Amino acid sequence: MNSSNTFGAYKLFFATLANDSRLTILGIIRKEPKNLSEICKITGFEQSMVSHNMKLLEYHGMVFVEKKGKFKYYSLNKNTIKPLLDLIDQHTNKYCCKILEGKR
Amino acid sequence: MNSSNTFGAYKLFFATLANDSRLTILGIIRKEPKNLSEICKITGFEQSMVSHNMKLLEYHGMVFVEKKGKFKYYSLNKNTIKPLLDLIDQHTNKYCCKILEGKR
DNA sequence: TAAATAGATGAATATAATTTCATATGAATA
DNA sequence: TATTCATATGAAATTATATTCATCTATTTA
Repeated sequence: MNSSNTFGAYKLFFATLANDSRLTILGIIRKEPKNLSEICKITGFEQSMVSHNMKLLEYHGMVFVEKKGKFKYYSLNKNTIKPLLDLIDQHTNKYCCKILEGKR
Repeated sequence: MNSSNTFGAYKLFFATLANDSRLTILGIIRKEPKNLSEICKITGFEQSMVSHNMKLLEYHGMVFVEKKGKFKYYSLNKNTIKPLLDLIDQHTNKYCCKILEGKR
């Protein structure tokens, strides 16, 4: 990860969200916090993969963590991620009709 | 590019912005439209690289194009990209103090 | 219409991100 | 305290993305 240029923060931000697994996970903890094992069970994702990904999401402030004993509960950062997704929904509806109609 | 899942549109959206060259280009056309050669000159980027990237940006509705003779002028989609960058600035300030302080 | 300039394209290469695997650590409880 | 469950970690393998290179087409103008 290159963070040495002007847009480094943006780049890291977007890169963190440009991943299906992480987006799926964000979708799951959108309603209520879940711990790592729960996320694995729900998604079918492998444990260490989820762990790696949660670290990234946490590092970039997209999720918050609360440790309860041996469990770690993750919750969505609703302050920015929620409005962000809304904004993109808008954009997608207006400008990206082509997107998702098929492969490029 | 996998667009077959629920988050496909998000994924593509973020992936398009998760690139230093493209972010640099967006920064340049933020103020006023520029054609491809101008973008190359200003950035020092190679012509075909810029061409490939502009195609992506256009395809995802992040820039608009106007053809004038043999030139193609690109302008920023200020409807969504501008507020989006603002939102992320906010997020970055609040939650991502760690980001950009060094390598991970 | 030939030369020059702007941009496009596809395949090859280079680079980077993601996932998996094996294993480690830490907390809880039988 | 031995075992079990939750999570972490690093390196290897995989997969995805970006960039370059050579070449092509389109438009303008001498």
